[in-house]
Amino acid sequence: MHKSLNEIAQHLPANVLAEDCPSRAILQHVTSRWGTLILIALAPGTLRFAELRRRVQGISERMLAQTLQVLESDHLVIRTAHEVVPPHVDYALTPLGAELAVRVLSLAHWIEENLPALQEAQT
Amino acid sequence: MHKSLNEIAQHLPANVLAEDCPSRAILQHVTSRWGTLILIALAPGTLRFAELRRRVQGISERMLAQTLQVLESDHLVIRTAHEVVPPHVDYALTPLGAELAVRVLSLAHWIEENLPALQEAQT
DNA sequence: GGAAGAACCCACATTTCTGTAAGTATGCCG
DNA sequence: CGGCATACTTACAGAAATGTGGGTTCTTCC
Repeated sequence: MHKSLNEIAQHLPANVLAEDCPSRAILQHVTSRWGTLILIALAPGTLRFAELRRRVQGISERMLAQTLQVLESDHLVIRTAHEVVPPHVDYALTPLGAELAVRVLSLAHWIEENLPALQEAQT
Repeated sequence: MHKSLNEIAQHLPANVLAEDCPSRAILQHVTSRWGTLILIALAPGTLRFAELRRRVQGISERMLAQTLQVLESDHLVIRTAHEVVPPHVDYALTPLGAELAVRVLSLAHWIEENLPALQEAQT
């Protein structure tokens, strides 16, 4: 019996340089303007919505809520709502998210440390 | 004598979570839709414009040229134009860019390898 | 009684990003 | 002479991302 295209695709290595590889979409989420910063802010531990908003300076409520939903759907962040009034919602990295965050932090820290070299005299 | 705000800022550690820290702008460049992919494509070595365009599937000439200029201004990529006709231009990572690319690749590879877990049954 | 607080959602306006199509220069090839 | 090739640039247009302001719910504090 022949294998379906899907079955074959399953075993092909993912490649972000390929236009239609699903990995590219996730890379996009992670490297989105606010996605990266949210991952970084959550790295040290669980935070509530308002606190997260304060850490990720400059983000609007709308973007925070929206980006969190995307990260949640990628299984990188977990949302825990406590049914009380006023609302109390916690956001944390999943184990998967934590692994990713390590890479993101490494990237961000490198930039922070090499900032002087990066912004040297632009002609 | 008192220190100017600038002098003080110079010694403050860079922080991407701070709204006006220049490191955030660079992070933005690197994590931009095409910036990341270009860095990845250049990691194995020097490429010409057209070849780069073929590797980064889906990018338009416009975006490739534009993004390359940004990365060049951040000292992450070097452009070498050979004055011949037809034009011949090479793009390569700078030593700085190569260091960054390591981090970017680590991020991308992790996503590629964990793709199955990331896209598991979305409710 | 009125205000404040939490974590949102929604409509609307605007800014920013991205793509498409066309144009530029110049020498070689047929 | 006409066309091709390379690496762009520019104008224009449509799509996508982002911000703003207002509303919601229920309870505690003054």
